Amino acid sequence: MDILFKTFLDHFSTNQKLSEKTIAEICNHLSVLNLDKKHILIKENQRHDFAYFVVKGAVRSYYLKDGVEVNTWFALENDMVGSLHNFKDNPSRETIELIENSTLISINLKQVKPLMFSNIQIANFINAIIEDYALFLEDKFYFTQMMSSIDKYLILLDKEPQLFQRIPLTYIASFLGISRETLSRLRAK
Amino acid sequence: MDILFKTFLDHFSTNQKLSEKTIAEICNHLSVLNLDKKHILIKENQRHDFAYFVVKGAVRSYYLKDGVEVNTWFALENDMVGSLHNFKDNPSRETIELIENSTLISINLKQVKPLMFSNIQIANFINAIIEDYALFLEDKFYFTQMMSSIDKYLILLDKEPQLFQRIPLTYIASFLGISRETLSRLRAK
DNA sequence: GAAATCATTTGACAAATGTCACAAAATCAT
DNA sequence: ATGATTTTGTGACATTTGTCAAATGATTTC
Repeated sequence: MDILFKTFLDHFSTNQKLSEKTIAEICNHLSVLNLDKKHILIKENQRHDFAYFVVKGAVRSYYLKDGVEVNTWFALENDMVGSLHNFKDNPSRETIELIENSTLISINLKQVKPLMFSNIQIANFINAIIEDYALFLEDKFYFTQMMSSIDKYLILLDKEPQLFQRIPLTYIASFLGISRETLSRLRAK
Repeated sequence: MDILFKTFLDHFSTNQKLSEKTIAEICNHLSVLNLDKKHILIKENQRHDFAYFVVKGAVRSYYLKDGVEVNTWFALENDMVGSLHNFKDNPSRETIELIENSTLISINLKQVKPLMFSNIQIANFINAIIEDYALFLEDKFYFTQMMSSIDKYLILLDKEPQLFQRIPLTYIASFLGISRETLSRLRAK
């Protein structure tokens, strides 16, 4: 087994110990990828069979609104990247693009998903990923909906300081739902 | 089995057929409740062992921000109500309150959750609920983050017209993240 | 059914944010 | 290194939205 797979498996199996057999079953459908900045992992409106786990690097997801890119999130080390719509066999709503040269683990959803119905450990493993994603979305919603711009900025700066080192402010402003000029002015304090 | 349980079970088992044994195992932990308007199902910052399925009625969830209620969503017939934080054994972030006299099915999470690790159908049943919730949250996020106030109003009116019949505009404005005066003005067109 | 409470609408004004234009700074590619 | 491109910052002004106050309309309660 590739040593990088272990990080991924451990990250989402905190509730249960996976058997050797389960580990082998999952690893059959994983690969390690090294890809360059600007590579597009998933395209808006397309079906796609893979999800990804970021071993090293930075990724953003965005979609187009009236021709303008609207960023929806950034993934760094140990984050999952993918589209739940893809998981449910629907076209992705977002485009997912590398911001840095990155090392990723790809997960073949088409092959792994059916195993949920035959291997209970895999069912719970996938469950943990989706639960995690749902909690993340809840946070993102509260954060987005319920804060003033300045609070959003300060909280993001506090919780995800690495983003400000590695992600252009234009993208961050777009994620925060404010213009880059407004973000620039908030920072001038 | 109570006939109302069937609606609930069918709603989240579209991917698989549940065995008689599984159905019995789940139903052991369900009850039907009839509760009055203003009844509080779940309190902010408290741990709580139940989730609910709305058979008939209307429910809202909200939390307090600087002493002001901020509404986060409304559930009507066939919606699930609960807190993923409770499912993960953490205190709820929201208060959940009935807006109408309602009929609910309660699900005892403390009893059902462990079954995920022994019954694969239950694992996938719960998975379907959480997937569904995550897709709902994704929608809510796009909707909230990426639209102008007027678009949000128009889309909500289009997608959930029943809300405007049954939920006070004050609550809807708060959910949309705008003041009730602004909502009132948007509607005046 | 009258009184009390709650929900909605409207006006006037202030504050926050967006937009457009351009300049400065940083980064990239050759 | 240097020129080109991308990213960030700042000013002036328009637009949107929030806030406060008051009036009207609807619903609940006794």
